[in-house]
Amino acid sequence: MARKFVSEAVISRLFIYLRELSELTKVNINTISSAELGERANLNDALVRKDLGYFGQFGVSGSGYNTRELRRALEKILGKDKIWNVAVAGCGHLGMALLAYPGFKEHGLKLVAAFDSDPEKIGKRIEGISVRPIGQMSKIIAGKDVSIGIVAVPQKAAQDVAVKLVESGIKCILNFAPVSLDVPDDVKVKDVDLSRELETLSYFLANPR
Amino acid sequence: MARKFVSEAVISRLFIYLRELSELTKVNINTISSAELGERANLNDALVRKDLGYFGQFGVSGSGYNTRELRRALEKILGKDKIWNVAVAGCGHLGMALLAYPGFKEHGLKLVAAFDSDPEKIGKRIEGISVRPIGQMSKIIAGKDVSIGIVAVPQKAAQDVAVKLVESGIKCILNFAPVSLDVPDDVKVKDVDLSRELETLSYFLANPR
DNA sequence: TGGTGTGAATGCCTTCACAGCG
DNA sequence: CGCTGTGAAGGCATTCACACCA
Repeated sequence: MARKFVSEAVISRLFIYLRELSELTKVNINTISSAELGERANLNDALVRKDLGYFGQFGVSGSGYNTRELRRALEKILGKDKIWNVAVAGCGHLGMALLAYPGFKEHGLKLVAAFDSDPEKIGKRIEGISVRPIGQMSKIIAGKDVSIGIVAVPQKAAQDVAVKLVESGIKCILNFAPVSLDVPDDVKVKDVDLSRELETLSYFLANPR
Repeated sequence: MARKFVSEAVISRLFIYLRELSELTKVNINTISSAELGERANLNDALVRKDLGYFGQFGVSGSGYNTRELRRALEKILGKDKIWNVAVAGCGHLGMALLAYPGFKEHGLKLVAAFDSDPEKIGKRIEGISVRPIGQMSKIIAGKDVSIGIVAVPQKAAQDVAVKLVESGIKCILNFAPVSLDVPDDVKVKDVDLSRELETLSYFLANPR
């Protein structure tokens, strides 16, 4: 599995394949060709083979891929065979929405801590997790083996919170604040910029067709 | 302004330029070169010129771009000189977070209607807007000149809601449900797939570096 | 001279096409 | 024979490089 650089686009397609494979194994289909898998995912068959090729040789000439084997392999590659602990910084409307989001559990993520700076909110229980002061974040996180930090605080506070998350040893941040966070190279930040999405929409309205 | 196909990447960079230009005009800087603008945006100078070139010739050889003029031009191109009405379908945690999101106003978007199927929620007022039954959506939207519909309902209900939005004449949908909506070609759908983002994160955890 | 506008070069990603294997 | 794995071709976006303009 000596592998070269794999682009993010490839990874996100692997998740699509995995979703299809899960369905296939559910209905006891044991084998699938790249062409069929591609059709289900709306992707070119060669692309399917190339994507999988980055991680190994899973196919059998003349028959295709074993759905169960490939599914297991992808789950491993994609980290779906583990559960990752998550902490949320910021319990405003967005933070609350995230805490209540059922998708976390479905994707192998477990919310274990929530933080806010507002004394009004501290101590409250949300979805079984009690809100703690953001100043104690590092200490609390350190004892809980947290892998992912979510930044759901206002823009101004975002960089400070990011620094604290990094100090706590977190290597993976999902950032909802519309700023590009300045973090060390070994920390992966994934931005979800709602502003940008909204803005792009207004372009399409102003320039129909 | 006879223009060829402009990719979404270009559009999203135009918004970055616009942001910078707004700051520049605020501090009374009247002229900027593509190199300086590029530096502020972390982009190559030639790329800045190419992007602008899709929409006209705004620059002056030897001196650069007039910040005020360029800002006005971009605002027009990007639809920022207008206000667009928005309706939200689904008033769960996510819908509520959206209703409370200050970024809407900042981006020239105005929330004018909210819908839910839960009788418990109907009639409640959220951020000055009262929640209406989702069955009446078409009728209510029709009278309000709504340009953007936001889908913030569970996956299962998403396609139905999308159909209703389209029936109401909406041409622009921001979709938070993890399904690809099936809509006519003249309707623009922008997907925000939180599941995908979360999944990608778990890949980075499973494959550090 | 300083900086635009743009054809040519580069680089990345996707698709084509086919040798080779079961 | 069907289908994989992969080198080669194609397409698209970015960067380079420079003719031309104020």
